[in-house]
Amino acid sequence: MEPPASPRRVTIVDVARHAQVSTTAVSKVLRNAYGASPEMRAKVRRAIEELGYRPLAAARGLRGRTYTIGVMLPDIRNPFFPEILDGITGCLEDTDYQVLMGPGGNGEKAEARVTEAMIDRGMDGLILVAPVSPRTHLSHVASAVPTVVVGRHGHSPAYDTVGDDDVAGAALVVGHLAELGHRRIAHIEHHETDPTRIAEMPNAQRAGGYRQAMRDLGLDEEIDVISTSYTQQGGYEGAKELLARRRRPTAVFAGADIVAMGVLEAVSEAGLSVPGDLSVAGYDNTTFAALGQISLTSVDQAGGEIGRNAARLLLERIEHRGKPSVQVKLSPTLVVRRTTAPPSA
Amino acid sequence: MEPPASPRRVTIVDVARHAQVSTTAVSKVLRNAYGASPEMRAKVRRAIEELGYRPLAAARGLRGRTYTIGVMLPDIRNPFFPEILDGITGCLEDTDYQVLMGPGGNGEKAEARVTEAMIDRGMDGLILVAPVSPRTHLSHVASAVPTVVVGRHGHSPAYDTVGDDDVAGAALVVGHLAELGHRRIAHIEHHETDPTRIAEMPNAQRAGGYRQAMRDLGLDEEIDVISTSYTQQGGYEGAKELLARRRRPTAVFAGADIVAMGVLEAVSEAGLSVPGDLSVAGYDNTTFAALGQISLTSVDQAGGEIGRNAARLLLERIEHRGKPSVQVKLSPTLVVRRTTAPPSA
DNA sequence: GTGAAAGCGCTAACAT
DNA sequence: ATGTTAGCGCTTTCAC
Repeated sequence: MEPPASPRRVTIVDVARHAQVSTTAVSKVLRNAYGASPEMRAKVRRAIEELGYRPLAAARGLRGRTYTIGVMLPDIRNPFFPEILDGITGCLEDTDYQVLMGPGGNGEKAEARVTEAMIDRGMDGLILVAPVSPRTHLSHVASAVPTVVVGRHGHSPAYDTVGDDDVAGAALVVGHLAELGHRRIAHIEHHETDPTRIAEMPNAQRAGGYRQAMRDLGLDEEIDVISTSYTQQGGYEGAKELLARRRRPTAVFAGADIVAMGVLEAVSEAGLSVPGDLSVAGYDNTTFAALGQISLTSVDQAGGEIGRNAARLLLERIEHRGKPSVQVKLSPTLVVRRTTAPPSA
Repeated sequence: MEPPASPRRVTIVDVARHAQVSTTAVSKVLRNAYGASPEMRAKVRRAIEELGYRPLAAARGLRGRTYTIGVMLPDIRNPFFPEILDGITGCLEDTDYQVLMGPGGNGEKAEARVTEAMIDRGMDGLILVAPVSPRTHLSHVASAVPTVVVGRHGHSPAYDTVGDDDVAGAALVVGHLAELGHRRIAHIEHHETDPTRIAEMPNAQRAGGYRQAMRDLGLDEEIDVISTSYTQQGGYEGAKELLARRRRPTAVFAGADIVAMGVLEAVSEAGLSVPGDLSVAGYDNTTFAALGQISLTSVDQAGGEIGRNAARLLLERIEHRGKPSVQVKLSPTLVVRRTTAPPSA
């Protein structure tokens, strides 16, 4: 017995024949293009229905568009991305566009592979989430296909950007802690080595925002930044170092929730308690932060809003490739939970 | 000033001309097909290099393959999926295939949309992760394109399956708790309503495995299953109910880590402690479980292995569409952490 | 071993 | 408003 040799796909020609019209007519109806009478539309629609016809995106792409939007995700593990994605798909679900995601997560090389793969597949537009590639590559991509960059500071005339105001987010945390009475507020940052990238990455902005906020509050003397990495391990090591200070901070602003998790671990290992001995705040308001057992004060980026804006801008750019680039900056909010409280001393 | 009207893409014709050969020759080199001398290969390779040529996948797809594998993910939030994905991409990164993911996560309708979109885009093969669609739809998809189904029990001649032995996983948990001295071991399951789906979903298998393991240990009398859902809320409510029993269980096996998180919350709210008053175990060994502050005993599914197997089977099926279907079942392992201990009573 | 030519399914120009 | 025709960039017969 043969495998049921998948019956030939229904094509636009079949539809045209069945509806007794030209393929052009069918194509016009498919694209809602000008030049088809209501009766024609109805006739074609019925034929499509009856035959169960679905256009082949690859073939469409050869002349027109593929109705496909590519989203490059740097690390699917980051609990912040699903919200962005929901925002994007939500904005696109009533259109003919389909979202497909590519795994970017392993540095410049992997990002280049994914972006090229998306371009080679004729995607109509790309949304790059928190890319680490150099600007030149981003511009190169944007010159080949409409592009929106999310979660990275730094403009370009070639692509739109959507992001969160990380400086404002850092200020929210510092302000909250200062209001509680803290003065010795330390910060654990992700150490960025690449000089060209340094100003564009959110981590650098958060660290800068921290310094600025401290100065604005007259706490210049208390500025204390530990450079590790945005990992649990980084938080753990950073906290170890801070707890060993002769003059311990009373609060720690971790640049990311996952860093805060490492801090919590180090604190409990040192036999100290949160927020009794140390207040801890994170960034991103991830699922971790919301867990009852953790209940971490954190900065919430409006992920859904970011995604929706990115999708909207991309659609606009697909329609008008030459339009001037737009930068959207959204305001984060602070979610206060149980890891922050007035200092005990 | 005009937008730099993206310079026409380099095509196979350009390469052929530049190398002074036919397009057929170039095509053969691209596909490592038979019928090209070493000199020809070298010449063509050089031309490709010099012109920076990359074949357009969409155009290739019209006649041959698109070199694209589609992976449908039900819920990007589930911390179990990244490992599967890593396994898949790892297995495919030395091939010409590119992985693109589609968001399935909102029920049958969303799954149908994504799978159709992938078929319409000419994908060469599909990996469906934990689909909720009815079997008929899965078979329909598999008849159109080579398919591997991951994380769902139930066979079909049309597609291969890769999964974890959930019955064995449940037995690991029950065995571990019994060994610690527990007898009153309760289980919180995800309530499945759809009768046709019931036996194929992992949650049902885990519940069944729990019952079986209890019986095997002579604990028939102690079998105690609460039906809620695989959510934090479900765990919270289930635990509330269990804690209100006149004869409280001394241990709870939650069908998923997220459920265990809800249980932990309810326990701490009741003023009780884990594992002092109640041992708690989860399933999936998610990032949550590993957090120092949580340290949840959990069952680890070999995600990477699952992904690698799925990718391997898919490649085989792409080469031999008619081959008999294969079922791979992997063994989970138990990761013991601090939420399980001998009962105090 | 090599290349000319005919499509793949669709859209875009160009008639009518 | 409708249909005819020529491609899009590639792979695949099928000659040589």
